[in-house]
Amino acid sequence: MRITAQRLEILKYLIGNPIHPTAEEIYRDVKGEQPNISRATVYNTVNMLVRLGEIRELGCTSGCRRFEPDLTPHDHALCVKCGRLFDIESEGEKDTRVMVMGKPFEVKYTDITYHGLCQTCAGSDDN
Amino acid sequence: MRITAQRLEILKYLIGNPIHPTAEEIYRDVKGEQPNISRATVYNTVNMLVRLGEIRELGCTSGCRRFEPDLTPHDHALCVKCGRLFDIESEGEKDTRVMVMGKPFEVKYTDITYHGLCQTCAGSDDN
DNA sequence: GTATATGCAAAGGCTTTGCAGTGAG
DNA sequence: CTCACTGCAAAGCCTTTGCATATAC
Repeated sequence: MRITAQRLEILKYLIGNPIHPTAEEIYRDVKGEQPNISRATVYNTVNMLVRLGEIRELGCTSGCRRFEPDLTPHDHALCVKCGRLFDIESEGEKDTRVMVMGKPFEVKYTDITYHGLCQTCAGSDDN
Repeated sequence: MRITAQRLEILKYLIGNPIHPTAEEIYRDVKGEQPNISRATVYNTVNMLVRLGEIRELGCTSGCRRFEPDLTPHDHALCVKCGRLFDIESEGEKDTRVMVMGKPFEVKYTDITYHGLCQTCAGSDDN
């Protein structure tokens, strides 16, 4: 496992990035620093980071993958209109012992996503 | 909006189906009853059902779409090893007022998914 | 009878793969 | 020097679209 300029740029881009970028967004934005970078490298890198547990892949209904570099416990709010995905603080405790068909399920992490309208979209008139 | 044999079969297949089928699974299984059905019809139908609010599309990290016909409040448990997605009963109340960057977010529904290992996979030896 | 739905095939995204060339250790 | 990584292009999924035919109402 080598540290290369491309991998460093992708990591730098992900760390502290609150927008949960898609692979395409990573590609587009990292291209500014690494003009010759290819999509294959982006995909190789994010797949590796997911496998290593350094970032998480988010469930997504928009046909592309979104990545979450912030592994501290927090929830998400997805605006169903504009598609933006916001980080929000967790409230309360999360169950770590849940039952599936009467048998214990070993929870690794809990994903809570609120689907709805953000302030901007709720205020617009074409709902 | 017409009731056609194809749409009826797709609905019959979805209703009471606990496996959260993908579009491809719907296509494959409904083909038994409607051998000439096309993928286009399956996609047209599920997209229409989602638009009408009769079924829900689930966030999914596996590159294909999964559909949820059961709109009663419940949570999910996703086995990260075998990929099966189980329905589980909701426990406790869900927040309906959350804040995004200090502003209220209008929650339509809350998606809680526990990621982890099901009993079967937790018990197998190749973890 | 007419507008809508179907089925087929082609096209369009997103992602992965194969492979030769490159570069880090 | 060697093996892993890169970049390109091609191929692979999944999904959507265009269009002629079929069919529900």
